[in-house]
This record gives sequence, C-alpha cells and structure tokens, in this order.
Amino acid sequence: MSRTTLKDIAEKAGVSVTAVSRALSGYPDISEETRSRILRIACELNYQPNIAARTLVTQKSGVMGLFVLGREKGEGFSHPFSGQVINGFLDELTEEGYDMMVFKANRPPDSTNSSYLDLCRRRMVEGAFLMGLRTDDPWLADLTTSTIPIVTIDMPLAGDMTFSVGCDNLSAVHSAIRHLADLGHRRIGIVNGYKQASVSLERLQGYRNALDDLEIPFDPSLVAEADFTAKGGKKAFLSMIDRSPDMTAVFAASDLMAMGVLEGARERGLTVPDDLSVVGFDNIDMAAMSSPPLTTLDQPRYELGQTAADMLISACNGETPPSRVLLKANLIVRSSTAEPNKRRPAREVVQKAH
Amino acid sequence: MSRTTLKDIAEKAGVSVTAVSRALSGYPDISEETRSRILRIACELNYQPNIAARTLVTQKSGVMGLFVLGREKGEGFSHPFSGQVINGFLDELTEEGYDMMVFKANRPPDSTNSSYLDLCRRRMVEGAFLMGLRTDDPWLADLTTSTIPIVTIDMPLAGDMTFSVGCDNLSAVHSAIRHLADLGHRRIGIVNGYKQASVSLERLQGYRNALDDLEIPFDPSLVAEADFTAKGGKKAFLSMIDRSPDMTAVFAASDLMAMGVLEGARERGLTVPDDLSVVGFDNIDMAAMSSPPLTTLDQPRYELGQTAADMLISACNGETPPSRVLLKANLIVRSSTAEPNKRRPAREVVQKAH
DNA sequence: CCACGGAACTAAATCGATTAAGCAACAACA
DNA sequence: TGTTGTTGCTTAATCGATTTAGTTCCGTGG
Repeated sequence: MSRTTLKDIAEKAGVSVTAVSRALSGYPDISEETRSRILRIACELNYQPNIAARTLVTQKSGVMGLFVLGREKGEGFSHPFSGQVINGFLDELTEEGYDMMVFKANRPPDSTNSSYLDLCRRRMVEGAFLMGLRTDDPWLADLTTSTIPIVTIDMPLAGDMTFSVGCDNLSAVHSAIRHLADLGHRRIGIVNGYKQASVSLERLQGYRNALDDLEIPFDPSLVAEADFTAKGGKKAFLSMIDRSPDMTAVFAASDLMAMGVLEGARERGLTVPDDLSVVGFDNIDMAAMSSPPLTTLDQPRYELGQTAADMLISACNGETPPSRVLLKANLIVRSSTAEPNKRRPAREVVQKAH
Repeated sequence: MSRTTLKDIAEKAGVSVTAVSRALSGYPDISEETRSRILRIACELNYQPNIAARTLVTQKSGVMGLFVLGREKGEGFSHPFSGQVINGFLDELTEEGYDMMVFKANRPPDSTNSSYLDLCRRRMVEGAFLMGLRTDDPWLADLTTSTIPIVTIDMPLAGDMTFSVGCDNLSAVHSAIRHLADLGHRRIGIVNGYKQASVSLERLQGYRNALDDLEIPFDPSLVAEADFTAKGGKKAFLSMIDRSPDMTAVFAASDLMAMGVLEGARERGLTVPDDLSVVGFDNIDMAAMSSPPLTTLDQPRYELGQTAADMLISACNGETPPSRVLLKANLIVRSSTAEPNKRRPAREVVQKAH
C-alpha cells in the first residue's frame, strides 16, 4: 500500500523512469502514443508526485512562507484584520500553483530562536510574507540581507529583496479628517497605534498634514497612543476626553480602537454621533455591526494579500516588482459621524460623574 | 553563497558526512571532542538542515496540514471563529516541532480537483486538520479511508484514522435554553445553521431536549434555518418574529447570526433585552462589544485547536487518541438576556410598520 | 552506400540528508 | 597469543524525482 512512484509507472508501461517524468511534464520528445499510455497508468495508480524529491533536485519548493507575528499566545490569526489579507494571499498563491507554509514567531522573538530567514532556508521556502512586523524586531536587519524575496505589510525595509504593500495612510487619514472638518468639527482627537508600527507614524503625519491644510491648529493634548486593541483605545480615549472635554470628534487608527472609543463614549454618557463623531480605520467586519455602524477607512484587505502574493511570485520569477505598493483606502461613511452638537448636555453630567 | 550542507561541514571538520549527521543528531558513537568541533563549525557556517532531503529519506515531513474549507473566495480565515482555533492549533504544533501547511479548497469542491488526501500525499503531510467540512462534501467518503490521521472539527467521521473535536452541543444549548426559561421565557425561538453542518443537528436536538425537560411545548414555527452569517441570521429572525410576534427570546446557533438578530430587532423597534432576549453561540470577540453585549456560549476555541494538534501528533506517534473529544462550552451571561417584558409596547408599532 | 538529422527514447548523475553495515584500532580478558 | 568487545569512525545504499548526455532507429538526401 505504499505510494506510487515514477518507477511503478515506468515498469507498468515498459519504459524508463525518465520517459515517465518527461511525459508527465509535457516534454515534446515523447510520442503521443507512449504519453497517453503513461498518463492512463498514472491516473489508474493515482500517482501524486513526491514534492520533497522534486524540491531536492530543482531547488524550488513551490512554497511561500507566511509569518504571523504577534506577542501574545492568542494573537495572530484571530485579529480581525489579518483574516481577509491571508485569504487574498492564499487564494492568489493557490491560483499560481504555490502552497503556503505558516510559521509562528510568537512572544518577543529573542535572538536565540532561528531567524525568519533560517526557517525559510530549512524548508526551502521561496519567498515570505510577514504580517505584524514591528520596528523593534531583532531580526529586522537580518531581513534586509535576504536573498529570497520578502514582502512586508505596512513596513518598508531597505533590502534588495524586500518589498512592501500597504495603504496610502497619508491620503487616507487626510480624507477622514477632512470629512470631520467638513461636518464642522475643529477639535478632532486622534487615538493612534503604538509607534513600533510604522503605520502609526504615517497616520499621525496624515493627521497633522490634514490639520495644516484645513488650518486647524495642532494640539498635542488631542493625541493619544494606544495598542491597536479595543481596551487600549478605550483607555486612551477616556483620558483624552477628560483632559479635553471640548473634543467633538475622534479619529482612531484602527477599528478595534474605535470600538473602544465607542464604548468609552457610552460610559461617559456621550451619544455617538450627536455628542461625538468617531472614525475608524480598517473596515473590519465588526465595523458595520457596531452601534452606531462605524464610519471608517476601508482597507482593501483581500487585495493587499493578493498583491503581496503577486509581488512574491514575480520576484521569484526574476522580475523586479516595485519595492513599495500602496493601495488606496476609501472612506466609508456610516452613522458614527455627524455635525457637532452645539448644546452637548451630556458633557456636564459626565464631568461630574468622573 | 549557496547554503551550507553536511558535506561542507564534513570537509571543514575532516570527517565523513555520516559523522556530522550523527553528531548533530546526538548519536552516542561520536566522541565528545569531534562532536563539539562539528557543532562549532555547523554554528559558524549557520548550518540549516535541508528538510526536503530529510523528508525524502525518513518519509516524515514534520508537517501537518490545515484545510480551511469555504465556499466563497473571501471566506475561510476571515471567519471570527477560525482565528483562535488556528492559533491554538499552530501554537501546539510549533511547540511539538511540527510545521503547518495550509491548503485551500475553495468553491464547491468538485471531484476534478485533487482530493484532500492527494494534496497531503504530494507534500508528505503527516496528518491533517479540516475546518468547515460539510456533510455534503464530495470527498467525505474518501476521508474515511485515510491512512494518515485526520481531525475534523464538529464533524465525526467513520474512519480508522479519523478523529474529531468539538463542543458538547447538546448540553451547551441545553444550558442556554434553561437560562432563558429560568428568566421566565416560554416562547423561545431558535435561529439554527444550515443542516449540512453537523453541529446544526446537534444544536437543534439540544434545543428540543431542553424544551422537553422544561415542559415547554415545541413549536416548529419558532425554528428557522440560516447560514451562520449575520445577514442570514437577520433575515431568518425577521420572518420568524413576523410569524410569531409573541416570541420573547431567541437562541442563535452562532454569534454572527445573533448579531443579525440584534440588528433585526433594532429594525423592528424591539429593545434588547427588554423586548427580546438573545443568546448566541461561540463567544467571538465581537460578542463582548455589541450593544448590548451578547449573552453567549463560550467555545474554548484556542483549546479546540490545541486539542486537534495533540490528537494528530499522538496519532502520528502510533498512539490511539479517542475518536471524538468533546470540550465544554460555558454560558456567559451578558446584557442581551433579561426577564420578558409584560407590556411589550413596541411590538404593535412593528406590526403596523410591517 | 554512406552520412546526417531528427524522433523517441535510456542511462546515469544529482539534489542533501539518513542509516545499515563494515572496519580499524585498541583494550581487556582468557 | 588469540579472541572478543568497544569506541569512533567510514563506505555506500537509499529516498523519488529531474536533467544532461547520450543511444538507437529510421528516413532522406547526396
């Protein structure tokens, strides 16, 4: 009951192993008659090539690596943003005949573990896609020396074989802030992510650029930093609103943090959008279901994944994809933003309650 | 700049390839002196074993397969339930020294594609974990003939090498219905999943058992079938509530569908939990953030994944894990359930509005 | 009649590990 | 002194594909 090999087919067909290999690979130097006989037998025996053997000789595994980086045990796949990106990545790979191997580099990746590149080398992975890489990752420098293509999301690296995909954060955030300003808001806060994510810098910059363009003065007390989670977003928002009760709108750099803002607002007795407008970032599935449904910047997550796959594949084929691809994030206006409320009665109550 | 092989190390150390292999694998027939010299050189050259070569000769790849089944292109990883299961699965595999390869069998899997087992064969995958398998899958029978261990989630199969993990749906649903009955509800509806998922049958059975035990008559018009999505859940709920306006509580067989029920209730002007109590199933992250926060059955998703990995690994080691492992789902009471409201004023309005 | 070319194959090397079997050197023991 | 055992290696086969460099046979043109 062991698996069928080329040899089995060769014996049954009365030809050499080479002939079978070439017939199955579609080389022209096998007669049509022999080829069809071989094909029939291969099919009868349900032949499946041993890819380890093929990999060994061709030095190509047909495998791309996916690294889902995260600090906590439960983090990684469960993040509502990752799922669709991975779907797009995997679909595209599968379409092009590649398989995907997933590596997990949990917990503060210490240098005692194997580097990302070493893991790739062992499995002869042809290219890798890294999600969740931070600027303080100890293997960052190592990555830039890679000889296999590496695509990161939202995190450009300075290597010959490193590429990145992401959204145009500058213009995306700009449109969100403009939307709020158009509604009449002037006191607009930002709940940003931690600065070890390079998107955070870009989104803050987008925020400042927008304020400049709109001639709204920048106020550092309207800037808070959180950790991209709902809990963190809530906490950051609460201390910000208590500090600046005249804030009428908040831009959160992720939908999850926006959810936290929504919850914080509820806790302070503020009605969204009457007392406070909230804009998120990502357009995760949850965003449409929150109450009120969240106005947010839609990241084309599936396409981000697809693009990453395409870049890896083309780099593997010796082509030179652009080192950075930026997709556009579109503002989706739902019900969490509105004109600022002049009276704002709830605010007083909150202040007392606190 | 090609990769280091055993041969490179052997030459540098002045020994045979075998000696290097045995030294690195910790065999006792290598002197301490030679071993440490070899180890040092291996380290200097940053040796990484070529796993394809090892796989070929040992016939073991050290890879487990994950199949994320789904009909739509975007489905699969993005499902809020899957993420934590996969996290648990991958963490456990990584812990035990296995790697994970992910296969996608999108779209109605037609028999023209390779079967799940064929995909495993090619890559010498040692065992596989299937998520989202349906009773109408064309490869179901094929799976039962597997010679490598297969673990399914929520879907027992009748093969020597097939195993399953899941939650004890019967008792879980029972506790949810009892919770509603304890609050005073008698007209309790169920928004179930499609019947191609074997959990749906079990959950419906749990519902009926509970009604029997609680001496509440079963009413078929309080049963609706949906597709596990929010949209489908909403639609199913709306037609059910319009049919049976005296329904005071709904049990939804997934949180996503419960979200749909919440939205439907809002649309009909019903306040949750005053006018309608809602219980979900899964305890996805979203459940805690909805308004009101959802009472639901917590599936230990991470543990489900871990357990699946453990079962695969032990089966690969020749042990015989139980063919079915059931974990307990615990009721988490939040704010979407309460005593039924006697007056129920909104209901009239709705009926007119409709 | 011989040379040449093309069609249709085959033989053998190769990829990089693991492992069964064997061997040299030396010690221990009878 | 001869036998046996142990230690520490090495030789060579093997896994299952791909690929380079032939080889054989046949037809055709000179």
